[in-house]
Amino acid sequence: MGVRMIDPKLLKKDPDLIRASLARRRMPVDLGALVSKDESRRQIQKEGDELRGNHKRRSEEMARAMRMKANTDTLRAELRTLSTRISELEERQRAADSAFEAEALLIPNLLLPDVPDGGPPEENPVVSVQGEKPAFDFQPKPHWEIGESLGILDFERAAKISRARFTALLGAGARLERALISFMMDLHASRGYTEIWPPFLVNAAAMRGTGQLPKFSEDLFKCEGQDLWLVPTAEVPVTNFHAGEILPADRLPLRYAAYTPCFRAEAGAAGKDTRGMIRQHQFDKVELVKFCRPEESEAELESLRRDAEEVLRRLGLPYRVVVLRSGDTGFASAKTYDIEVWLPGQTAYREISSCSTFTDFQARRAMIRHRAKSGETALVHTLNGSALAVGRTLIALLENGQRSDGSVALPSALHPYLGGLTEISKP
RNA sequence: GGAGAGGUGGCCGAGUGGCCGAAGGCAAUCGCCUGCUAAGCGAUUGAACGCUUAAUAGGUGUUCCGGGGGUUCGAAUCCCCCCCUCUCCGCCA
Repeated sequence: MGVRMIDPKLLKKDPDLIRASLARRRMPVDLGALVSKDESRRQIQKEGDELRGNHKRRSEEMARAMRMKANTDTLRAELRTLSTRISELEERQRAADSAFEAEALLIPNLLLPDVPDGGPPEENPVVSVQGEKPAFDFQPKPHWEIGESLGILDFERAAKISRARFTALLGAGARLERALISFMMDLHASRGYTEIWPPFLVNAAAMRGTGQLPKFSEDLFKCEGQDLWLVPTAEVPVTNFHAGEILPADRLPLRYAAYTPCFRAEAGAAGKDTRGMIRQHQFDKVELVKFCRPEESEAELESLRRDAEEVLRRLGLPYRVVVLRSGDTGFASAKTYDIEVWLPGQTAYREISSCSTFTDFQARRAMIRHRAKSGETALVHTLNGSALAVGRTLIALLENGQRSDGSVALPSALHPYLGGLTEISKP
């Protein structure tokens, strides 16, 4: 009951398919233990079903006997014994179910066949390079130098009131962050996405639904003493928005755009990206989330990626798209494109969006279904992608728009959102 | 936070211990009927898991009346805890 993760039917029928996917992910997991836990769990359920059926039939006899005022002492005693055996068995069943589930929830999603094989030392294949890298007749600076000298980024005071990996934005910087959120949301809303402003704290069931829990709790912030967690991405509240629902097929695909702040503990990132605003405990992000029929999801991933790219195109930022190799693809994802923006201050492409299809993995965990034409219920596919990470977009604008005098030119697409501001210069 | 009311199928709503997966109505689907439509008549229509099966076809079993515990041979119905919704009061942006 309530066992949700990888498809238990697939585990029973074709565990080798799951093994092959795990091997592609470079995850040596022994499925044998899981398979035998599944078997014992099903065996116990079978026994329990038989016992309960027996008890049910004898109870009906009991009811009849009571009506006829017959003597029921023997029957009553028999039923009491049966009842005890059932409770014992149900105790075992609970244990077997949770043993199975605890392990099953740690199995990552199956990869799509076209995900390129390979692991971390290898580069992820570049599938597209777009935009002109700006040419500078001076040495371009990293965003933290630009931002501090313009007085729009303050790392020290942010660390004073919080700790490292927090940044305060000031003046034109704060204005730019706010403008970017509005610009992105307006763009997506005009292109068929429904705006949604979700809660920023969610419960553990929601975190489990999208796959953050139980495996990645150390990456999350939790409210002490409460079943409330700070969202690491809008994916969590928005995907779980339809948890437990059977969506009408004629309304699919559902497309949502949501802005949220994102909170990440960055537990494994000690020493990485310690300068500047690249890796923060808190950042803003606009996220696109889709729910669709299984047969539509691959096409929806492509259009999702295009919708994310559109933001960069309109901002005039150079970028490239990579497809993540099997060993790099996230736990819940079946296939992921990363969009990487060009940062001249660091002479590197850095991730600014990640667009993934989760096939039915999240839908199974969160029980999000639709009614197929044939009439029966079937899991939907879920997808999501950043469009975009706002803080990193701001960084990219600073580094790509910088001029030799230390000022920064802002793209015309943002001008309507900036109240007349077209550049940021020293006060 | 305090007081009260309530949470039953897609929706409304009956049901205070067994004959209840659950009356009745609405909605929907199929059929009949009617120039068309409406009305009318008839039938069908919840989900999960297991077993069976090539099958997510069919068959079959178990479970599910907000969630969890308890009483009882037996719980939608009785008891306890929790969650949620509504109304009033308090507080607050």
